[in-house]
Amino acid sequence: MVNVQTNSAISVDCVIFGFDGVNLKALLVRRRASDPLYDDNELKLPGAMIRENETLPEAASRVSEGATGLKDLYLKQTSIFSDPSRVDEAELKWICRYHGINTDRVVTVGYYALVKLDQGLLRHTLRMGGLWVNVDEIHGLIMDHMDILSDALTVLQKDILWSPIAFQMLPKKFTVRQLQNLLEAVFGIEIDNRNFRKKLFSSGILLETDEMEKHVSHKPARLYMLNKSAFGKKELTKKLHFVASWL
Amino acid sequence: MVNVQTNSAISVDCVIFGFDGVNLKALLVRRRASDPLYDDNELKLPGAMIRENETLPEAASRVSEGATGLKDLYLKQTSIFSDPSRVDEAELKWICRYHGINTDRVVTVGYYALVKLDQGLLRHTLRMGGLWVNVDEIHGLIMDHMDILSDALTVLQKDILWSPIAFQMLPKKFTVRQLQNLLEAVFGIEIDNRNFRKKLFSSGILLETDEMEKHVSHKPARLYMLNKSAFGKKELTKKLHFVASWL
DNA sequence: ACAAAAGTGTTCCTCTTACACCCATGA
DNA sequence: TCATGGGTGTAAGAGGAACACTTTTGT
Repeated sequence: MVNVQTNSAISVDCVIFGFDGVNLKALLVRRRASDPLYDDNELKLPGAMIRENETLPEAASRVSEGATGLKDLYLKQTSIFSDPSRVDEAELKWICRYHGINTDRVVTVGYYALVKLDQGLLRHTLRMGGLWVNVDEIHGLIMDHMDILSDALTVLQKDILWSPIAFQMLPKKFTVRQLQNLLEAVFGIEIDNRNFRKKLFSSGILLETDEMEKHVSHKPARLYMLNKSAFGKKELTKKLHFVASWL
Repeated sequence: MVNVQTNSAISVDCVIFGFDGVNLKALLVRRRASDPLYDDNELKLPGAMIRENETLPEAASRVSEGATGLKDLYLKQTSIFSDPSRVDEAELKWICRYHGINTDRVVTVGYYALVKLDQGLLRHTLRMGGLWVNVDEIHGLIMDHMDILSDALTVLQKDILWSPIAFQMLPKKFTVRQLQNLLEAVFGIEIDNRNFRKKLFSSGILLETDEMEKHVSHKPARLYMLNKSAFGKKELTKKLHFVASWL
């Protein structure tokens, strides 16, 4: 009988994506040292150990709610990071001491959450010591948190093509340009504004409001809302007929 | 300090997909009872507990190699199944006894593997007591293995659109019809043969061989091979310009 | 000869792409 | 009045969709 690993701790780490109208950002927190060995300035993703009788989605909700103060965030599991050496001995000691636990191994599960980056949220995260950093400017996170982050971005890019989750990062009423900027930021591409509008309006997923932007020093843009009812699977099947982007 | 769960066991379960030229199949194994309480006929996905100092991909390789006798399979992680009640008390006892371990909780990680279903493999899996079952006819697996299976199929459908992994399930030399049947089986759709050929050939991903099918009682089809060099990211970026299928 | 699947072209039409100017507002 | 981003249309071309008959082999 070989040695089966049973004394594992499982954690979740959340990549919380937000959009400020121009850039895609992620929420980072400082490692709370409580330990002279560690630099209080090191940045990490918000995370936690799972508790007894808690599912992973529950743990991820707890973490993202703790970091943002918001309930019912859109949350999606990405990958598991299980390399036995992802946590070195010193880190393991710190984790055990910090959590008051004793374990041989820590496996972590990545999640991403999508939030609307409004003033209230900014204030909350600031109070909590969180930092919203442009995704393409993040570097030097602890352990394998950079891997977890880039994995989350890759998964987000794929997901966003298949469901209207992009709107989770926009205010309830938004301009066409905001949506365009968001997609450009997520994919790192440029989109032709005229063609984008044409496609967008003909798809019927936007509901026009009679409100306009205020206090902008240029022609104010109209605000739109998401038309949730404009989704159907018939279209998906049609799309699938042209099966496979590698063809 | 809350109770942090540390005494977890982590397992992997592999959905091994194969294609027989017509149907998409998955490899199932019988639960090895060694226990009068359990019916030896219950079917499950091949799986195992992770060992000390083993990563999850390593464990998944070990499981899929054990089940198929093949090395270097294409393997992809899908989701984690972490519901504390996914394993009921009786199951937990069985697992502990069967593996000679003691644990409070078993969390499992889903993987899928893609294989070429040839005669050698069929013989091997038959000897091992494995069963290749059409994916749409599978039901009644133990625990949450049905969930793991359908999750794997969903992930496969998305993945297959973004990379040429479909060819992992075809022989080195294959007919156009085989590829078409495979895609039809994976997505559950019908594809127009003439248009499919046009698109396929113009994409340049097939290399023509001078071999033909043998011993078929109709006009023999030409065999083709995959042209690995026909992939580039320039095309992907172009596709992304029409961002989002929900538009 | 017959059954069974392979292989092949054309037309219609939709959707993508590329592109430049006037408009409304705050400063 | 100026700077800034909002908002609009068209033409050319590519690509998708629909569709029926002949060919080759084994039995």
